[in-house]
Amino acid sequence: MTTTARSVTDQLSEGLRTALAAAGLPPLAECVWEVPREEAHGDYATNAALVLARAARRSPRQVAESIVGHFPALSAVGRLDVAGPGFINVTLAPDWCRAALPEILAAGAGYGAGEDGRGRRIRLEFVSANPTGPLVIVNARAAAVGDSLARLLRSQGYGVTAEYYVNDAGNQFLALARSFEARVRQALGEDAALPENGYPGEYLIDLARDYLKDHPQVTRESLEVIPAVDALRDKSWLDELGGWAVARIVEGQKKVLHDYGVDFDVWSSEQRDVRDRALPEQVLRELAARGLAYEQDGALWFRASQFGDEKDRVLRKSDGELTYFAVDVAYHHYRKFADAGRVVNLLGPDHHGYVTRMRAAMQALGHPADAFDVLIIQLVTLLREGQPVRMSKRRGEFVLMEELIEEVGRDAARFTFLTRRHDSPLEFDLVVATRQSAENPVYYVQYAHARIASLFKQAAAQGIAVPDRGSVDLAPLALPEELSLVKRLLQFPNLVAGAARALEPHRVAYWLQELAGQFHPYYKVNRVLGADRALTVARLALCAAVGQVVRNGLALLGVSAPESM
RNA sequence: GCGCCCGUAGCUCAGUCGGAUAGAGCGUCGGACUUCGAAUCCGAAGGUCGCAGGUUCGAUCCCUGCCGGGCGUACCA
Repeated sequence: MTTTARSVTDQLSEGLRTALAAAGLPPLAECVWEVPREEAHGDYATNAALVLARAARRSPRQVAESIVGHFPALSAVGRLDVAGPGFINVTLAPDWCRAALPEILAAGAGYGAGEDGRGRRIRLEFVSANPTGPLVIVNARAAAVGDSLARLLRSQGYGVTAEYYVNDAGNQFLALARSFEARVRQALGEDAALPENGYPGEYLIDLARDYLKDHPQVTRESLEVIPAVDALRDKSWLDELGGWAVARIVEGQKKVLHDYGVDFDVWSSEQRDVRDRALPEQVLRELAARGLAYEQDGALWFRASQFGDEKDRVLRKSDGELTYFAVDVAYHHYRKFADAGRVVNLLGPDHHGYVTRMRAAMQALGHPADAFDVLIIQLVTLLREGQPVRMSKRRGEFVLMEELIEEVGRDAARFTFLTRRHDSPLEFDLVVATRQSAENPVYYVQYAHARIASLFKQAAAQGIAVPDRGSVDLAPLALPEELSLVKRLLQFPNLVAGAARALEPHRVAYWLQELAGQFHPYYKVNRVLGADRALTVARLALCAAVGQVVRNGLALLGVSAPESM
């Protein structure tokens, strides 16, 4: 891994600690280095003096002067200034910055990787839509965020299990099975009505036709022996029907996600992986053994209120059925935490009331509070020309994820979702996104990459060989824009590490726009392939590094980096 | 009623752990292609950071109240 590039702030922090000790100032719990908004304020700034002023009983500026006076000489540091109320501004040494360029090129696809997660495992569940129909827009958002998170975390050394959990049991499954049965009967010419709370989507009609094609033995006559009343009929009939429908629907979901660039490590099943293994019963006993479950009104309750929830929660209903909560607790405890020390779930906003009780249960079972995280993926409001598109699974009206991919494209869709915080609701205008596709931010970033790729083709065509990166003389990179581009590239590892730590992939998307926004004007004004061979080679090295970082950043978002567009 | 999230430019959204003169894209207006890709670039206009207090060297950020929007508040999943 690179030595200079990765550790700019590490080096500065070390220098700061040394300076504090030498100046007889109290140590800092944490050294904070931020990139100032104003370029005139240097490349990195710390508020250390402002923080320490009170304890030191001196003015912030005096403290800052003292720190600067004792700051060790570092090759990375060009200048130290005390500014404003007592900030210490660091300007990096140009030679040191330029020297980082070959290191970025040498690191290649690994530039931006980190070690934060080394030896740690994370179980990351996302999308997990009910297997009652095709995926829709909000699932595309969750898929973009979840998949990017997985990539980010892996880049920092975490072992990530990306999981899709299929709720193929319980009430929704029954509703689907009954709806499907009605569609099958209709396909056979029966006058069967959809059940109440059924799923009216047209996809079940098509699916019913397919089912009959695969099962010629199922006829109107063969169904006559099956009673219409649930209680009287063999449960296995509905299980068989529902199971078949779920398998087909899940298959379809898997395909759409794959086309979107999202592939899961694990497709788990509520029925197969939890219920069939009797894990819920086991966790009920476990909770009872810990004195955290009790019977009341014929139901079994979990003492959630002992762990910060506002009330106790039902695990087993008085009719003997398990709640969804009980099944989920069992699954998290016995399966997810067996695989990883940390569990992160991406859920819809309708589940935010669920988070507290789930965390309560995890704590009750001995998992640390911070080992369990839920990210709420907010809703997507879909518009066409500013008009809301009604989406209702109930009524069978919605815009499908595959329609979104078809209409705006996979890269544009993913990038758009990743330029918003995941917990902020977003409006997505299909028409506008399509019409403005050429001005979409994703193309701005991709274009930078394509331009650089094209530049190297051009260079090759002119017979300009790019010399070995170790031997490139970078001194010709003397323009302020060039130095400032290199400095931005140096921010990348810190940025990626921060985005991974905060579970916020949108930071990467924004940063890439800023990088492209710095590259395009530079490239427009300054010619790379020119008469001055030394300058040409140095600039080629710079462009190669920019291209590499754009590629690495887009890879973290799951967005392609095209050679041409 | 109680709890959580959200109110930032005309629109869609960033703003890191409380930092310096609050940003970007789109849209609007005005410019730039004989040269490595104009999916680009240069410039302009655009703000009571919902409102009112508080905390402190400093608040878009933290605290309290209010206004406005969304969601939750099941022996549903």
